[in-house]
This record gives sequence, C-alpha cells and structure tokens, in this order.
Amino acid sequence: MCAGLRRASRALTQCYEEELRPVGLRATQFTILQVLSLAGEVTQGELGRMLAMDSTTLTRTLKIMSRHGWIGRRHGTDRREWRLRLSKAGEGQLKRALPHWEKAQAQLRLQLGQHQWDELARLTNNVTNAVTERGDLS
Amino acid sequence: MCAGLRRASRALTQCYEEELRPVGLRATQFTILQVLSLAGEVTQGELGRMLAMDSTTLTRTLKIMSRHGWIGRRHGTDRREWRLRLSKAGEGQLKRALPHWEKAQAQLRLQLGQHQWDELARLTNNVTNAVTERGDLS
DNA sequence: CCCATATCTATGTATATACATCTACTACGC
DNA sequence: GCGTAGTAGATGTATATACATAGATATGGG
Repeated sequence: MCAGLRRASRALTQCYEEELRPVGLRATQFTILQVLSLAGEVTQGELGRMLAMDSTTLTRTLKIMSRHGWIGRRHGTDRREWRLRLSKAGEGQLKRALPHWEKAQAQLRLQLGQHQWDELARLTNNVTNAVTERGDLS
Repeated sequence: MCAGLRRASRALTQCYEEELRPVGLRATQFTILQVLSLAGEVTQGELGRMLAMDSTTLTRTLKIMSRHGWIGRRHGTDRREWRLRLSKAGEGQLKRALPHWEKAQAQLRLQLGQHQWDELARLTNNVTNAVTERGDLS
C-alpha cells in the first residue's frame, strides 16, 4: 500500500508540476502558498501539522520561499516561534499559479470521474487522520 | 488533490519507515527489493516505469543499494543497459524486512478497515495508470 | 560502412523530506 | 527567582526525487 500510494504520489506530482513549471513553483511550494492564503497567520509548527510534514523540513522550504519574497514572518509573543503569512508577492504568485494548478486538477478529475475523485479525496484524508491520530487540523 | 495525496504519502511513509528503521531500510529501498524479488531481472528503465519513478533517480538509489551489496548487475546484449537482480544479501535483507513491513501494513489495514483498504489500493492504481497512460506494467 | 537519430544510464543541480541533535526560549514547581 | 523539563525552530546529515544535459551505444537509411 505504501508503495502504491507513493507511486501515485510521484506520478500525480509530475502532472501538477509540469503545469506549474512556467510559474516557477513546485507542488510543495504551491501548497504552502494556498494553505497560508486560507489559514492566515500560522507558526511553522502549525503549518507542519496541517501538512503532516516535519517542521524542520519546513525550515528549508520556507527559506527558499522567503528568498523569493513570498512569505512574511514576524515574531509572536513566544519569541521562539515565527508567525508566517503570505506576502503581497506571495499572493501574486499564488494568483498566477492558480489557473495552472486548476488545469491539472480539472484534467485529473476528468480522467478519474467525479465519483473516484471524491472517494480518493475522502480516503487520503482518512489515511492521514488515521496515522496521525489527531482532531483533523486541516 | 495533489496536496492531499502527498500529505497521505508523507504520513504513511513515516509509519512504514518507523517499522523498517531497525532493519536499516527506507521505504523506497524496500519497495525495490520487493519488486526485484517478484520481477526477476529487469533493466533500470523498466524498474523506473514499474515504479513511476524517473530512471535517473534510480541511478542514485541503486548506487546506495549496491554499496550495501543488495543488488546484482550485469550487462545485457545492449551494453548501454544493466540487468538488475537481487543478490543473496538482498534476498536476506528483504526477508528480514518483510515482517516489519507487514506489521505496519496490518496495522494500517486494521485502522482503515478492509473495504477502505481495497478501495484505496484500487484508486491509487487508477491514478497511476491514468496519468502515465500505459498498459499497466506493474 | 557511415551518419543521423533515438535510447540507456550517468552527472550536475535544485528541491523535498526526515531524524538526531543543538540552541534559545517558555513554563512550571518550589 | 531558580532550576528543570518541555517546546520552537535551526543545523548536520542522509536519502528521495526530478529535470536538463552529457556520454555511450544501438538502429535504421543511404
């Protein structure tokens, strides 16, 4: 199952990234922009939990995205943590990328059909929740 | 969808790799051992197509696995390509790893239930086939 | 046989990813 | 206040991953 899921993940990621390439975004980066756009200001740790991603992984990814000026950060009252948000440039980048992402999304939905699409969304969510056993933060 | 699938993939991979850690295998490496065990002798390119993985990615992964002595390789008639197979050590490593892998697998199946398990297997296969549009090599 | 073209693997480069460990800071008990 | 335990993010290290490109080899047409 792990192998099958990882294989699907690789295959699917290539579709989405092919569409995003003209915009200069990777799948992970797009996802972070989108999450920040929806969630507003979050800490690195919160973001990691939402994405089921180790927060130290985010240190590097956010560094790259900061280099491009897509991320704004300021200290909270707890001075260990950063409060992250989309910058203006980040919003612009997300806006440019969205139609490309949606195009890949639409094509996949067409190929799978609405029913399998919905099922897959439900199941991947269940897997994530099952193995992270939490109160569904996403 | 891409984000959800990747998230599930990360989360699930951590479960399996936690079990495999005592054996010193990563998920990708275990998968390659298993595929070689089932498929016999294959070329790097064939392996890549089976795993929906870029064959240049395999150059590095196979190098690591060769270092451990798990992979045997010999030239075919086409001298550009390698014919890859499990070595004795590779078989031993796979045998050691299998119960750990199965343990993670069994726990997940229990958490999801047989029905969702089967559905997920079916859907991830469909996704892979849909986006690689091929005659199902796996 | 020779050349153009295609194919297989290798290499350079960049990002993604996690774990172990480190440092700075918080929070709690006394 | 002070010390200890815990938490947030940073860093070292290793692997995973893909794309662009290069080098070697095969293949088919003259």
